[in-house]
Amino acid sequence: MTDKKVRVRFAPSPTGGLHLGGVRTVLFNYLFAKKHHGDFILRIEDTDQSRYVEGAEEYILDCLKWCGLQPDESPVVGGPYAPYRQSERKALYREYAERLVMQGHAYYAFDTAEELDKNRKEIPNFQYGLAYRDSLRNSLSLPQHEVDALLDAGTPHVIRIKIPEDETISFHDLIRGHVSFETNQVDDKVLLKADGMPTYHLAVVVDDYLMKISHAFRGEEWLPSAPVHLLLWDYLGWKSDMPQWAHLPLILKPDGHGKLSKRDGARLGFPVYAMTWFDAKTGELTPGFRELGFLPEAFLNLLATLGWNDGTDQELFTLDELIEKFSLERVSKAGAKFDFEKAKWFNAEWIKKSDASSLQSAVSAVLADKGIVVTNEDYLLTVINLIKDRCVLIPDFYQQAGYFFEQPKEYDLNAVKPKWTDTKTDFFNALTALLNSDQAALEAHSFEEAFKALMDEKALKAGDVMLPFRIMLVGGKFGPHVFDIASLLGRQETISRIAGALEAFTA
RNA sequence: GGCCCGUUCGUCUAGGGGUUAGGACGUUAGAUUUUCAUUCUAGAAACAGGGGUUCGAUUCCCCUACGGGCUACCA
Repeated sequence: MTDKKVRVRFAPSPTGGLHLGGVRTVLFNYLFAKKHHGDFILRIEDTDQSRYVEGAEEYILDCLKWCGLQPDESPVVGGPYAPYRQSERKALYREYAERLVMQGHAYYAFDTAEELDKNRKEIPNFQYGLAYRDSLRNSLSLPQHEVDALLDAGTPHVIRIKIPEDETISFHDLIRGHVSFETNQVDDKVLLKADGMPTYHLAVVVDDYLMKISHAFRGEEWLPSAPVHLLLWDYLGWKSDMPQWAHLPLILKPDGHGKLSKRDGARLGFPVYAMTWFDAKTGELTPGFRELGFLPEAFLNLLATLGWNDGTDQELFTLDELIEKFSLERVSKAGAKFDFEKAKWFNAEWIKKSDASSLQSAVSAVLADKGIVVTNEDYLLTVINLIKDRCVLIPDFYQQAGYFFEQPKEYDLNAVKPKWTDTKTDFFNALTALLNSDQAALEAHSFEEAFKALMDEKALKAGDVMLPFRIMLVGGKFGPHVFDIASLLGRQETISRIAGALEAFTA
């Protein structure tokens, strides 16, 4: 079994946006698959039609595409084990459920949802299982002829697994090690719903078997239902083909406690979904990492280090490095609180280490969004190189790069006006004259020298004119070296900005 | 409540029977940058508690506490 081909799957239900915890599960699946030259499969778990959300499946596909984690088999690319949508596999599951009934490992149950709700309310610790199944309406408690009659009459019913008595179910989790459960504590989970759809419990086992899944990774919230799945693998006679399990630690709220939810993002001001999600029903728009200006490389990187490390001090990894270094043994057991500050740091690092050319299209888009159309791509690249060290999120490029393309819309007058003097006006007039006369004046070095010489001549200090000059060109107290900006802007533009600003400063 | 899982700086984590308990984010101070950011240097900051085992536990075991998950005809 160890030489079995590695096949892993990510099996989301299409109910809304893709949570960052989901993306991390995808990532770990993907890394493991690629590291072992295996297959990564996307399977859509849409067995609950009441929760089905239009567009969610497509959205999930788009998220994976954005992240660069493309499945080898999926509903859209197909594959040898199609279909990959459980709703399209519906007919399959009943057969296995009936087989379990036949073998005595499952049974029909006719109780209504209302009856069960009543029991849960009235009986402390009510569980549909060992203690109560005999007093409920099912094929175990009812006489055979009555069951047949009910079935013949088409009475709505579910099929439940019959959890055995007094057994200990244990298994080896790749992350947690030995885990065990007492069957007396496990309830008789529904396997097949009244509408004929399987529940997750049945579907995950049947499909993992049929799709030859070798390793099953999922969030820790699934741990309590693991014994049901183990039993199913056994009862269905597939035990020797059962995948190895790994229950991933959860991603927790940064402040309080509990699983991170999209509500936390709204409350604390950061995204939780990979990409912005629009819920057509509620009209609610939930922001995503992509739209906020995260690079997919940074997003993946920060997700990878949430619960995993390579044992060294390295924190920045490319996807290829992650594939090479990833190992389940180095995944931590404890949940991790999400830290948005660190997330931003990852993005800043990735922007810094990215080539200007790889940032180009994203930056163009941000500028275009603000009405700036870039016509000279080389100029853009130069600008990006000059400023990328001071950008944390992609939209920061607007503030940092905008003034290279258009005159400042407003000036930080508070920084200059109170200390403005006529001598300064003289200085900038003289500077303008100099620029008009000397063609070579804007070669960064010589211009800087000329600027300083002029400064001395007017008995001004750098502190008197450097900042005003910056604000003339940039509008505010930020940006790279002023002389670099001036030389990039060019002589004509610099002259024009000095003139424009001088008016505002002396008004 | 029951069951399951977990617990090293504020956060993500490394480590592991004898260490000055390491790194990163954040934070503080300083240097550089006559802008802002980057960069650099330095600092503060952690083994949940109690019992064992041991010459010696933060590390191994047990208990407690705390945290989290599950407890649906949802995944």
